[in-house]
Amino acid sequence: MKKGSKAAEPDTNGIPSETPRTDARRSDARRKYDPEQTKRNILEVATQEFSAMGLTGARVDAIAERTNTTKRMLYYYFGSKEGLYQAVLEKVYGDIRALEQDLHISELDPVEGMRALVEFTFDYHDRQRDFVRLVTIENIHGAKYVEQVKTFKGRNVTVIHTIEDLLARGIASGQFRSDVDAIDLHLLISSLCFHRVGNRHTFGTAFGRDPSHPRLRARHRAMIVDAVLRFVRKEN
Amino acid sequence: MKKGSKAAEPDTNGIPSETPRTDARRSDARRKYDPEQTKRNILEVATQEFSAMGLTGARVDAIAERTNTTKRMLYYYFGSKEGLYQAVLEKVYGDIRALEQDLHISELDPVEGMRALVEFTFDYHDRQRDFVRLVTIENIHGAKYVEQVKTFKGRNVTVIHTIEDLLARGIASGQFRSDVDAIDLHLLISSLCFHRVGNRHTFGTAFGRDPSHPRLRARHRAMIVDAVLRFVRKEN
Amino acid sequence: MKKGSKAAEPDTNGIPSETPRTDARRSDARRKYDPEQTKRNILEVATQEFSAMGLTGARVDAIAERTNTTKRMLYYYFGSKEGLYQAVLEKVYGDIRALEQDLHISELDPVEGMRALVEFTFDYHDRQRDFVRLVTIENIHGAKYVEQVKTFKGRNVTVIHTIEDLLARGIASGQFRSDVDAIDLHLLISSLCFHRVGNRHTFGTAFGRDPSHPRLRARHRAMIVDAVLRFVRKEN
Amino acid sequence: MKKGSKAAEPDTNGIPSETPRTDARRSDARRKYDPEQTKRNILEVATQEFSAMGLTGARVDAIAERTNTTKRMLYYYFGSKEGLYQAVLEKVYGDIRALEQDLHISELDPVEGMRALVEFTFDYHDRQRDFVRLVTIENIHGAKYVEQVKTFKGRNVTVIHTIEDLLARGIASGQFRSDVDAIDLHLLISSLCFHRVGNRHTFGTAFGRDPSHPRLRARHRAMIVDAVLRFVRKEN
DNA sequence: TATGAATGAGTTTTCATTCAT
DNA sequence: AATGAATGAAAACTCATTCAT
Repeated sequence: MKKGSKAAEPDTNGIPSETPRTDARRSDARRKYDPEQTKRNILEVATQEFSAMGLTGARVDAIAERTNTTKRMLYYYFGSKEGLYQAVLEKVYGDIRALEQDLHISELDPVEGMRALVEFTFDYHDRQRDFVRLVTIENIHGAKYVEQVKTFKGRNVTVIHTIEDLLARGIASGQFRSDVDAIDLHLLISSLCFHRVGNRHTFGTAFGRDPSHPRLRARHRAMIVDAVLRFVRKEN
Repeated sequence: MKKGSKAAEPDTNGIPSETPRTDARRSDARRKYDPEQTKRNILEVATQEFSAMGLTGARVDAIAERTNTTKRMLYYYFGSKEGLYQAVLEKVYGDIRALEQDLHISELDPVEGMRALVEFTFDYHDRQRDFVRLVTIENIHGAKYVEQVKTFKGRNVTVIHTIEDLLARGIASGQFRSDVDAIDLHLLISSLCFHRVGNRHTFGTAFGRDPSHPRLRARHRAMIVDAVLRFVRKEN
Repeated sequence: MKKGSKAAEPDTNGIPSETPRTDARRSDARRKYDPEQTKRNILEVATQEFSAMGLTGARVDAIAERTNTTKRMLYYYFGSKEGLYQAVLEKVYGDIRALEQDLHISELDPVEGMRALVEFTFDYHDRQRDFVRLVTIENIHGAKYVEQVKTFKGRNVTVIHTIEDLLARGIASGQFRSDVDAIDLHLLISSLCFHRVGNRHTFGTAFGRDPSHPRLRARHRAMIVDAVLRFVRKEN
Repeated sequence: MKKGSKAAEPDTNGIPSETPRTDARRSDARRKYDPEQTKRNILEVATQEFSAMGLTGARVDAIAERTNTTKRMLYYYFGSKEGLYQAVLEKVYGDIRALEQDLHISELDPVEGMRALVEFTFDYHDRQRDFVRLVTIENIHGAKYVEQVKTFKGRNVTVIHTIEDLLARGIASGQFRSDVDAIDLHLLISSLCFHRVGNRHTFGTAFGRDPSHPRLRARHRAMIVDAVLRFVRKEN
């Protein structure tokens, strides 16, 4: 057995990362064997380990140790280290989806909507370091695991639609310039929000500034919103 | 997985390793004992392997195999896998320094200088993928190796000085706004230039666009210059 | 590399290596190449390293590093690690010989002679830790190297002769009992003098007493002399 | 040198390893999964290898080879070569403890008790060569491993108590002199019993006498008892 | 469903020794 | 006589994975 992709079960789509005690089977609190709980526990630990150490750097033993179960269960449920890694990717991308629903950007004025989008993107990256690190790690591996994550492409399409809508409405209202490509803009926003999180260690070492310090974070947030708005705004 | 040692280039993407074939063994090309050449050769190969596979993913054997010497020499000169990795970081950061000297930005008009700086930064990241990957890898390891690289901090100071000079002159000439922090601006520029290279795999997977395609590259380049100039320019 | 200089002196305990700086090339102080001096230097360093680390524990590189010459010379003069080890044994046993000549025990009264012998033996072991350790190390290797040391057997014969003479004179004078075997007595004396030096680390750990502390040393010295004299004396 | 793995017993001298064949797998002799048995097996083999070759001289592969399991298990249970070595020390010191309990010296007359103690000590060292060698080896390493063995200090305290009790009773009965320190006496006894075993190879080489020959052993035993009793006895 | 023991195939590192200059 | 570079063989240690219970 190598892949174990059949084992990488349709995971808990829609359950946020913090999944503290989503104790859905509240009927019997003392059940001895709870597969779902076991799996969730493994995934949680694995997310930390993979995002902290990378795919190659992560140790199956280390994950198992911090789990409530044993290494064997890890293989039982996820088939292999790679299978587990993929399940983690799947979970992490699923987590984002849930949050995005709450934005209702389409109801906002284009400029305000753009601001809201950037701020959301900023906040999301700022908080979800595991996500940022896992994307980084994926890129080191040529994105070959994320390709198999079903929720991946869908999510990105959604974002582009949101941006396209914003741009269209902004152009229509005369607030935005008309020569901006939605995907390029998404890349621009992502760049600004991603880099300061993903590369905060080298940044910190280079300049003696920790980008996650509250004061710096606030300033960066404002700067990025500012930069994006200046970029899309129609000059008069 | 069973990567084996043959691989090591999941990310070269057609473009050959940028490491210049520093063919400095001027005098006699076939000298058997040439420590400098030996070290250079090891470093060259190691740069590729580490940037392609990460620190943990890289295999000492794989490096040695593609070298003109044996694994033993690797330890003879660099002490350990980590020592070699660090030497690679040192070299890579050193390489940038050299290039930066040729810019003479201080002689240009602020706007043109800023444009030149951004274009240089863009081109550098676009070409030096090994550098980008190694920075990414360093961040996965919390920047703990780069911290020990002496040339590291110095280099960054230089960039900041350049930016400060540009900003000061731009403010003086009334072209730039006066509320921009040099380090923040550097972060902004870096973000834009770094992200599309470092995360091009997930980007490609998500949107079916390869950011390193010539046409896209040119557009990104123009966009980034545009974004930065809009950001620093004084609104009138 | 990496090993560096931390090694090879876990046991010097403040007392400097006893190897006398036999600086015998007094003829020409500035000769560039002085084989004898080089050899002596290597031997000195090797004595420390071997006695500190054992035959297997000693590192050829470590010896070479602390030498004025290079590793190559070590092989040039001594052929191999084992050859060097044997040369060290030879030197150390040679050193003893010289000292023993000064005792003139045969001129002393039997009891005083015995006391002098024991005290000499005690002092010698107490000071010549390298010697004690090397004997210990030899025993771990089944004494197979010392067997080839020419000076070895000779030295022991001398000691036995001394003891036989003492015993004979003591018996004749009615001071010593007549049923003591010289070799056995030598073993007894050696045991008492050797053990507290050779095993002082475990002793120190076990009882929190360092047997090389001056006060303890003096008491041990007296005790051992006492024990030996009580053992050989004729009871009346 | 090239010792390889076949050797590992240059010092057994005819006498089989004293490690008792603790055949404790009572119930089922062929159980495949028996961690205790596995550990015991590894420890047994390791004791021989370490005592025969020293810590640095011992080869993990050599140990594994003579084991019923693989090298991997050795690391599974003992973590490292040093960890295994330490476990061996622990076991060996533990073994002594057990035996010492059977003596009941406190029930004997002081002189007889002293004789019994010396004879026990003699016999123990004479038989437990592995123990003697391991102590020797520990001293080469500055006792730094035994320091971490919990059972170590305790054991020594017990011996001292026994001796103190003997001395006190002997003084009270007028049989022993009153100026003997218990720890010093222990050192004296140990010296006599340890040296002829630990250094028997150099002794044999020097004098052509093997101290472990039955006849010589008996004579040594008597001599040592005699020497100790003469030392502690009150002169009248 | 769950578990601790077991493992083979790597992977890094070390070491005594020799070579070219 | 002297040197620094080079090396093959072996040694310690690690890892993802599977087995027996």
